[in-house]
Order: sequence, then structure tokens, then C-alpha cells
Amino acid sequence: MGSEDRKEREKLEMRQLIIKTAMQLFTQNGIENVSMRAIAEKIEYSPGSLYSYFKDKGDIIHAIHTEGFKKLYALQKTLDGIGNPVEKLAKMGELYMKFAMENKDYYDLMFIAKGVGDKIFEKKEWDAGQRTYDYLRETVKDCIARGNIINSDVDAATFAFWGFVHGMAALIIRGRCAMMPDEVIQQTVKGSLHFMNTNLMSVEQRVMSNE
Amino acid sequence: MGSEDRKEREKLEMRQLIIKTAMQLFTQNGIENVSMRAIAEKIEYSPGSLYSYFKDKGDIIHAIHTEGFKKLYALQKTLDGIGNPVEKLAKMGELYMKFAMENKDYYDLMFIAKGVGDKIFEKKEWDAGQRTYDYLRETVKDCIARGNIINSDVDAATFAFWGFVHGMAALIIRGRCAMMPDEVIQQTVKGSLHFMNTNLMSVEQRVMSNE
DNA sequence: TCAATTATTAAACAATGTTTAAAATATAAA
DNA sequence: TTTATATTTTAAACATTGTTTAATAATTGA
Repeated sequence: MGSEDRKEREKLEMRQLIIKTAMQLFTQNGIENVSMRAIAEKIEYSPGSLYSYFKDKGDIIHAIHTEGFKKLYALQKTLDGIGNPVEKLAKMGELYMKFAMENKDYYDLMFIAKGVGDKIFEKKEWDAGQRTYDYLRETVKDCIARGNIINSDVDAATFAFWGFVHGMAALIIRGRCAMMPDEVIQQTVKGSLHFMNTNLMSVEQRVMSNE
Repeated sequence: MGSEDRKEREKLEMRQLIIKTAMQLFTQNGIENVSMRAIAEKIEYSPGSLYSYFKDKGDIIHAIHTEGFKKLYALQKTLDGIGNPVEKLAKMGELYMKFAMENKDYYDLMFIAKGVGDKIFEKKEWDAGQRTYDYLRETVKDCIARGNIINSDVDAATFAFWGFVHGMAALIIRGRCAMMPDEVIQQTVKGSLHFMNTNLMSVEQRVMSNE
């Protein structure tokens, strides 16, 4: 009778194995070049078996998607200790870009890929994304409260920041900067982050934050 | 003997017809829900025929892609008359977002879709994209020259602006703002554009550009 | 051990992009 | 016009995709 626990555990382990394998193949061959058959073959099961653990391919992708958001949020939480919201905002931008550049496949799934976006809002799992956004929003709010960002609506400013970093990440990941060599891209991103973080703040702050 | 001209003309017309039909179906059913068979059926040809006019599906997409860039550049040129680079930059941002929102399928192909990005840089056709970018860059350069954007590298600032607008567009088009109603999104974009255009400029300009 | 539930599989299905060899058509020369 | 040549167009097939189904194997509880 107590084997139900074990069974459930095994089912979960199998799910984990599938997710892990899928992610491996994704990063190896690109997300759309991975078939259900390929995943099945790698774990030495038949293709049909995958459908006992996931409703369809989108469901696997969605699981990876959720994992990615957990990763990002965990990273974001490392900024908790920073008191100055301006500094926090700057670091958050760098961290976000670092995450995107070092986990291009995760990032692609989370913020760019099609067919995922629609599914997100069905479940409560969007929470992970919402938390990430709220974290940014709170920081922007603090900046405004302290007068470091002036004359602005919180939501407009937050979306602007998000758009800015996402835009850079998306352009790079989807190969729209391929005319530049990698090192130039990296340098430019760094410069752009610096540009935003110094020039968007009010003058007093701008002077203060000159390292 | 003089029928060669006509033949070539007909071939071009056929290409145009295919492109037009493909674009119609793309906007109607979403880019990835359009098969070669569907395109062929709509123009009442067999699927195989398409391959006499285009190397493969990617080639059709690429043709549409190029068309999109021409459209965008034509739009951009309407800003030629604006002397003040700050105002020009502001209008360019609005125009870019307007184009993206009103031509989501074009925009997707041009700046987001996968499999297109790689092909762009093969041919000289990237010129269309480059021109668009250079136009932005020149405007940013002028802003810096006039002291309206301070303390900044041209390329970093240009990329920041591009990233900013592209980020907003990409997030919306790929359904990452689906938790907000459409009208809220529009309002926020407007606010974000305003936020950037007022707060990124140096104080003197900021006061002057208060309409 | 035996019945019942569950997991797994092989096979098939429909749809995709693409290729190929044959048929239809158009062209140029006789 | 007739004939030979080149070009379009097509039907059919191929390989690959995600997914479903009905049968098989394995596991479970009694």
C-alpha cells in the first residue's frame, strides 16, 4: 500500500529526467531541432512514453520555462542586501543581461519563443514571472520615491527598463547583432547599461554614482 | 526572340504573387501556421511549383523580410525634415513602435523570428537594415554633438535606444504582456517613450522640450 | 497465484518541407 | 505547320515531424 509514494516519486524522477534531457538537447542542437523522438531515444524509451508524463511537447517546454524563472528569481534575490535602489537597479540590469547571455536557451523560452507565451497565463505558474517583474517595479518605485528618477509614472518607467534590457538580449539571442563580433557586442552592452544607469538618474545622483 | 523580357517579367510577377499571398496567409493565420501547400493552393498551383520561384520556404520569408525593411526605411525618411535631433529621436521612437504595432508580422520576421537572422548577412540585402540603423545612429550622434545626450559613446547610446524600443515591441508581439489589456499596454508604451525621451536628455534640453 | 491496474511499446495517422521523374506547355527553327 | 528543344507544372513519393491507439509487458494488491 505504501508503494504509492514511491510510484509518485518515480513519476517525478522520470519527469525530471525528461526535462533534463530535453534541456540538454535544446542547448546542444537549438530548441526547434529537437524532436520528441530524439528525447525519447536519449532516455531509451519509446516516443509514446513521453506522453505519459507530459501532455505534449509544449508541456515539456513549459516545464523548462518554469525552471528558468525560478533560476532568474533566485539570482535576483541575491540583490536583497543592496540598500541604495539606484545601485540595485544598475546591478539588476547587469544581472539580467548576464543571465540572458549565459542561459540563452532558457531566456529564449522564457521571453521570446512563440507558443509558450499563450500558455503562461493559464496556470498560477506565471507567479514566478510576476515576482520577477514586481521586484524590478519595487526598485524603480524606490528610485522615484528618493527623487533619483524624476517626473515619471512607475509602470512606464519599469516597462521602459525591462524593455531596454530585454531588447538588447533578444536582438543578440536572435542573431540581429551578428554583424558585430562577440566581444564588440559585449562591450556595447556594457556601455549601454552604463549609459542608461547614469543618464536616467537625476543630476545629483549622477554625480554621486560616478565611481 | 524578344520574348525573353516578357518571360522574365512573368517570372517576377509570379514571385510577387507568391510573396503577396504568403504575406496574406501569414497575417491571417500566423507565420508558422502557413504551409507551402496552403500558399500553393491559394494561388491554384501545385506545391512543387513554388520551388521554381523560390529555393525554399526560408527564401519566401526572406523576400518578405526585405520588403519589410524597405517599408520601415521609407517611414523613417519622413523624418528628414525635422532639424532638432532630440525631437527627431523622439519621433523616431514613436514611429518605430507604430510600425511594429501595426505590422506585427513584418516586425516579427524582421527582428524576432528565428532562421531568418542567419540568412540576412549573406547577401548585400542587409543594407536595408543597416541604413535604418545608421539613420538612428546619426540622430543620436547629433544629440550628443549638441550636448543633449551627455557623457556617452555613440554606439552604446544607439544600441540602448534600439534595444529599448525593440524590447517593448518584442515583449508585446511575443505575448509577454498578455496579462495587461491592450489599451493599458498602449498607454504604458506611450509613457515609456515619454519617460526615455525626457529623462535621457540633459536638463537644459529637458526643460526646452516640455511641450 | 491471479485479477486489475499501470507503463510501455510498435504501428499508424495526419501534416510538414522538399525532391524527382513524368507530363504538359511554350518556344525556336525547319 | 511541323518538329525538336527547352521550360513549367504537376502528381507522387520521401523523410521527418507531433500525436494517437490498440496491443503488450510489467507491476501491483489481494
